[in-house]
Amino acid sequence: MDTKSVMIDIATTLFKQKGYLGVGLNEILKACNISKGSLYHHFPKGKEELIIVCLHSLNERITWNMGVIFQQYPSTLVATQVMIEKVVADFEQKGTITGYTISSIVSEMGSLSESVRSACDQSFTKIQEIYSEKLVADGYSEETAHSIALMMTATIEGGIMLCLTQ
Amino acid sequence: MDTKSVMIDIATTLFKQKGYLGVGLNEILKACNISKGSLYHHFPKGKEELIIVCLHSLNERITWNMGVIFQQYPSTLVATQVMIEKVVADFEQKGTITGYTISSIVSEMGSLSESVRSACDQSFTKIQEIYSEKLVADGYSEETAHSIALMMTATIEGGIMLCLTQ
DNA sequence: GTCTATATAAAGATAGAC
DNA sequence: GTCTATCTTTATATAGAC
Repeated sequence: MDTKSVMIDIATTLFKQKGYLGVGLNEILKACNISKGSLYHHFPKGKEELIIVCLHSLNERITWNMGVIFQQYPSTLVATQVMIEKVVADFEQKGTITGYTISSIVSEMGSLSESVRSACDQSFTKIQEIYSEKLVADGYSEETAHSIALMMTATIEGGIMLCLTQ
Repeated sequence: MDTKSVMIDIATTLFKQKGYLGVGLNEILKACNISKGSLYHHFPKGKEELIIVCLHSLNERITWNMGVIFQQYPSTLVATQVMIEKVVADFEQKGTITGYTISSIVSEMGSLSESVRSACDQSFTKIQEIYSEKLVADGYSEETAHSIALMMTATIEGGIMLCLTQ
């Protein structure tokens, strides 16, 4: 794997663990075993550019993971249960929630840069679309599906936050 | 109002808007119009001591606000609706969610100091207790009430996070 | 593309006068 | 109890050699 991809991978993990402000560039550099010059070569705009790339890559992974599950299982209920089981299994194995949420990154976002906020917003929207489509396939109306999807996203993200606090 | 109380009030608002790491001491000092020496006189251990005091004070306010509503209205459903209306009204008026949640502060907490994490944890526990008691009064069993209360907390905190992201 | 060395700004914290 | 001045550390970012 090339340097850039490694950096994105490791930085994403760190951002998820500690949030955007909670991780310093030096920490990322050390974890990747690369130098400052190299980072700024790949991400000329620095930390903000890096996290946006991380968020996009994470976004794709989440969408893909959830897509696989929601295609594979018959109903929204079952698919969601499977997903939550995977989140728990992931957490027990790796100590982080890796592939299904961005909530740990989002928290300081009210005041952060517009582009970061926007990247997070896109993620939530995509997640809701996945729920929503499956709910429509389950037989719910578009409108009801949309409401339930919003509710599910809120509950799951909020639940993850509670877990991380306890 | 004495200096210390003013500081707690203003700092709490700022922490809620930007999170723990998102607010610098200088910013708090400027907003309060006091000096660094004064802050360290009241909070010798600095920023961490300050936020813990803020969290405790906020905790009391949340508990009190919710307690009033949940005592006044007949069922959990109605009380919750009233509470959410108040959150919305608060937000439209002041641009911040002031008296009903700490979620905007909690986010970076996986890695932060143990005492801060613990203070947040206490807050969530109290909120759940308020829901739980009312649900028992509604006629639910202790166990069911506990589950619903957890679910409600997750949904509402997660929902607030989604709102702040959008 | 990667490195070292450096610049620069901001953070949290302390000392001591008043 | 409040102030100013200073210290120390850390942060992000840049310059230029290899």
